Amino acid sequence: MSQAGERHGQGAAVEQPWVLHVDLDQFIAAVEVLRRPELAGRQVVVGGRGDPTERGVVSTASYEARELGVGSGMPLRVAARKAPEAVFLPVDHAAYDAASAEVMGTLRAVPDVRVQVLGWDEAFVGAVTDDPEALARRLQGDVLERTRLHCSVGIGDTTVRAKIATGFGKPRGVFRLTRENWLAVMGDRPTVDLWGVGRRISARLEGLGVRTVRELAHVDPEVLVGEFGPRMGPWYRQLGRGEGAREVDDTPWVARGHSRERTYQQDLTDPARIRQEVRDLAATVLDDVAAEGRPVVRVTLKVRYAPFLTRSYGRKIPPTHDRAPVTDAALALAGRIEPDRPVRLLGVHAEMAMPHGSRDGTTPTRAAW
DNA sequence: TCTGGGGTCCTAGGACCC
DNA sequence: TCTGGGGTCCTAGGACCC
Repeated sequence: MSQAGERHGQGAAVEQPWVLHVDLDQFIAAVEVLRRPELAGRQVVVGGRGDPTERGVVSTASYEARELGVGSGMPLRVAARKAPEAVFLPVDHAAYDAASAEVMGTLRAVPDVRVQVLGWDEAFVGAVTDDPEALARRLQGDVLERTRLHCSVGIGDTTVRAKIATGFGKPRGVFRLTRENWLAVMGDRPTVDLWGVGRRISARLEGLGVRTVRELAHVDPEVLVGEFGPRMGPWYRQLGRGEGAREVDDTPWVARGHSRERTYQQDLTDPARIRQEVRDLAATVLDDVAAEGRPVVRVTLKVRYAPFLTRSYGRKIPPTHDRAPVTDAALALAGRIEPDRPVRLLGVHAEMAMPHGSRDGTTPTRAAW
């Protein structure tokens, strides 16, 4: 039996560290179906306020709706055209927060694992085991039993490979992706299939003659540095090879900042109204910030002018725990909004000082995903 | 296709200083 | 005086993810 055969076969399994990536299947839609069983098997689209005639996009579509071409990020109006029979529901953050907390609690209850939460519906689970598939099935079983939600699990020797493996396991499956089968599975695929490579980067890569994952894995690093800079260049090459963190980082998350933004159903033109909206957004952001107990050091105002031109205006401020300087800064920035230009979206972002000893951007944190 | 909201991180360029 | 080079800080924008 070959070396790879031994590793993937029945025998000769040894204990070693593994990264498992747990990803809930159609999480948001599934949560909605759980509390409205009559929706099971139907086309369900969750997004915005649930009104497909409004400005808004799809958060999640059930598999039934996906078959008609409805997908995340699609404008609700377009989704309604593709799936006229679908049930449209508003996004209910509180419900997903609660379901997510149950899922993550279930994962953390498994002995001898580390859990790194990546979002509402996914997490890395790190463990030392001689049978990662068995652990994956156990995680799936525990989550299903406790939450009635199905998930898929990717198994990898790095976080990057585990994350990408999950897609091959969906729905409700398990898939293993390691150094041994990485290029066999991913080599001929386009770079956009990689986690962290989107439309824009894959287009720029194509401009360099790099179309597939295999080509990215073997491209001259200097070429990538020239195109993407000293950090991102090497990072993309690593991605092409499936390399990345081998450990799950379960240190508690520390938010860098908080923001609130809102797209208006009708563009704003009244300066007084705009100022009031900025005030309101700043107030909500400050509520989130207050819960952290850290000072605000920078305030940014985001403005999307009609039809869709986005600008941001920011300023550093002396570190403060008070609300007034933050609100004042936001209002001062609002003074830079171009008059007589209809405003489609406003957003306020507050950046906080990082606690001493925490990551400050000098470490390549992307590699730790 | 008429394009949300909440995040993170990186890069480029200008200002300023020595 | 027609003109350097490096470092740091700040700002705006871009890209990506869920």
